[in-house]
Amino acid sequence: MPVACCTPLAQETITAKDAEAVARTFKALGDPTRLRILSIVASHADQEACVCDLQEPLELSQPTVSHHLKILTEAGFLTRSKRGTWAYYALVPGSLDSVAGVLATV
Amino acid sequence: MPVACCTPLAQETITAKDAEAVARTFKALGDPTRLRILSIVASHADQEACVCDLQEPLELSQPTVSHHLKILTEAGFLTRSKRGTWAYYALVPGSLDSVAGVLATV
DNA sequence: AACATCCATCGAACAACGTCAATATAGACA
DNA sequence: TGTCTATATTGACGTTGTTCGATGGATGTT
Repeated sequence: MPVACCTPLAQETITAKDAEAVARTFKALGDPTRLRILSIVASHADQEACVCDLQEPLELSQPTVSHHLKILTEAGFLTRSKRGTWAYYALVPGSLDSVAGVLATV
Repeated sequence: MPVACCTPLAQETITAKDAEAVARTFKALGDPTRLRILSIVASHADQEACVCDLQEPLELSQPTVSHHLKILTEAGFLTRSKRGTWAYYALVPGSLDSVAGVLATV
């Protein structure tokens, strides 16, 4: 029989449902292209960039860039505002900082 | 012809190589099972748990649990120490907090 | 030595993801 | 209306990731 294993829990653990939600946030940040997109947007003077600003430095096709922008927007890191034919994506203020707070729930 | 697009950059952006490294860290956190593992380990009194502590609450096969533990260990969030036939995984102190610092590089 | 337990690794099935070409949509302008 | 530009969506393909059963290695027990 076992000598000692399975020590008891001292705190509550995250629920499976909450883990899913948090994982979605980190999954959005778990791709190098998307991190570069956030970096490029953040590096612009007004923290805003259009798709054409991104396509060249990333060296990716336009549909691929749009795909990543959609994921980052749905994850709450970017907002989209269309002006004329251009779509401008801007950083959501504090969204990156709040990731640190999310980790506290784990 | 375009009226105004492609605004200039005000800061340096992350390099493709750095983005790859940071993405690996977030990818490790981008799975609900791995977040739950970190939560369970952190909830133990000594922030340490063996594989048998995890298998039951996660309701996953033992090889799958070992697989996730390996990913979290390689990402620097857990350490492995074997005592007897048991393998104990412990949180690396500060590793979760340092994630916030990594975001500052973006 | 023989056996049992705990864990890691291997191999395969299936799902999820990143990427692109092709197409569709929306707005600006003539 | 028609055309051109910028962006989004669709469909397909190859890659990667998650999961499991089967197997193997290491340790403790009899």
